[in-house]
Amino acid sequence: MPVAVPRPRTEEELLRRARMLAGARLGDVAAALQRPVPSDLRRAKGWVGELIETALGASAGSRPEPDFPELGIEVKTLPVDARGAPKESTHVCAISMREAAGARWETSVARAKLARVLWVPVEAAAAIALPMRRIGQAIPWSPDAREEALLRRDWEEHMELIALGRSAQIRGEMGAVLQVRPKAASGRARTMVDDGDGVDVRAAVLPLGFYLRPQFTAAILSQLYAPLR
DNA sequence: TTGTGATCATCT
DNA sequence: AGATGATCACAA
Repeated sequence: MPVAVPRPRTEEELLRRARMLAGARLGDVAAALQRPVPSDLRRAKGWVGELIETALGASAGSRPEPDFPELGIEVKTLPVDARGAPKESTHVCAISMREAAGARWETSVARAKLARVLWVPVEAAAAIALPMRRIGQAIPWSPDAREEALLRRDWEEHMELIALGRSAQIRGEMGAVLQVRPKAASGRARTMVDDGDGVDVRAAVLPLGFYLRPQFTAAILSQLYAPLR
């Protein structure tokens, strides 16, 4: 693996690289890319994701669009436990409070990112030292009609509340597969939002983000074990 | 400040 | 144990 991986030109090229990563240890990938391995993830929470993206040829960036815009593909690492089940929810995107009123699912950032995802499972059991954790077989995925309907409904219900200025009433319990939780530097963080009553009044609210529930991503992973159907 | 990458730390 | 709410680092 070169220290700097060029951007893949096609999905096939991206998949080839992902398949070559399967079975590799994080420490080996980090060494090949000449990046240090942190002692733990407490102060490097995004390290695994950034490492995998770099190894696949994605540029850093923090724009609200898929990792490979020209391919329309988003890369998501998925921390899995000893059973192979996702340990955490999957962050999808931040929610733009001020644009909630006119937002539509069809043109949303969430849909753009979830239209095509390359899931990369990574061992995350606490018993395995970070450099020894292995990368799993990547799974290219697009939501089927049922999944998209679920995502869309959750998205629309949440965005309606936000557009009405009721974002503070949103709980993590809401949403069948797509939930909304805080996405901020701290609980004191605030962002501006139109209050939605037609008056130009603004209110400061906690920044929120969309997250996929672990049960939803677990179902996607299970497709790996049912490839013959 | 907002968005990216997420995992941490409690609570039920 | 599983999930929710809180938090960490970095780039533009």
